[in-house]
Amino acid sequence: MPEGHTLHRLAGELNSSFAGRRVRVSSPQGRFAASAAELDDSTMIIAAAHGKQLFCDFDDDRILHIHLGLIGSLDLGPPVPVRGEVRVRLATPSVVADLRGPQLCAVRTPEEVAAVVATLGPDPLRADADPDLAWIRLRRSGRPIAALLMDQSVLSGVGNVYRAEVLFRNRIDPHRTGKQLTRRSWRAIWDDLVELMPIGVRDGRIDTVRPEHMPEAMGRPPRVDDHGGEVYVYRRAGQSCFVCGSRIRTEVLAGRNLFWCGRCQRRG
DNA sequence: CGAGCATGGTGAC
DNA sequence: TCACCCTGCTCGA
Repeated sequence: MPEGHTLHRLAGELNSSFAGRRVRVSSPQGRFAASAAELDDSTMIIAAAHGKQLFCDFDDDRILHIHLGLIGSLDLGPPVPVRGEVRVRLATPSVVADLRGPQLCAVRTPEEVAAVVATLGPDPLRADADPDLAWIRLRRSGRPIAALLMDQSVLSGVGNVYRAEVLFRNRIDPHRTGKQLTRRSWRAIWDDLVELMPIGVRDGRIDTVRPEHMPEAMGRPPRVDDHGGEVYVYRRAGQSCFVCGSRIRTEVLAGRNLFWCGRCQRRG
């Protein structure tokens, strides 16, 4: 589930339900028991995301730092009995938030959080982001753009779905290197992410298909896939490109499954 | 029931 | 580049 949009959405949900309130903190699974006891019954000030990192500020300068990783989840809802491996449960009388399978969950100091944030590239979902910081890294790199987009120290928040989709939408071959990218192309990618990712935050899913290519407009059936919205190439290997009809290709790049259209997306 | 898979990342070689 | 970590779900024996 978790690319940057998921974490920003969760930060908003946490703020609605917990900010300014006393929070019960527990670790039903036990692996976070000591830290949970330390935070229990204190006040959550505010939650915020930076890229895929989620930070919940509690009083006394204690910050709960969460990274969901590939399989982690944080589910908010009405109080229900604990089910499965719940690493951390945040609770008020009316709401619980259950954290399962996070890659990282720890209590940090403000200095430690600042150090983490300092390692991250600009986040398209943050108003304070400066795309030129990413461009400085990109422009001299011999690595493929599909790898650079996933590198959280270059820019933060983009994952495997957004990298594939933003490259398709901008007709850029994933193998083009940073050096082969023009500043103009980079700005097009960035501006597109700034447009797309807030939609993901709003809807809680990734939709990237433009109106003229939507199923209704094209006379094609809606995408049958339970894990996402309407996308052009992600997990569509072997199927027809919605724009040109050629077969969507796939390969492993930077350790992850990459999808692209060899005809629509150009090398140079 | 086990194997394989997943929108991520780390550490060892 | 690879093994491995975290959890839950699906699929095939």
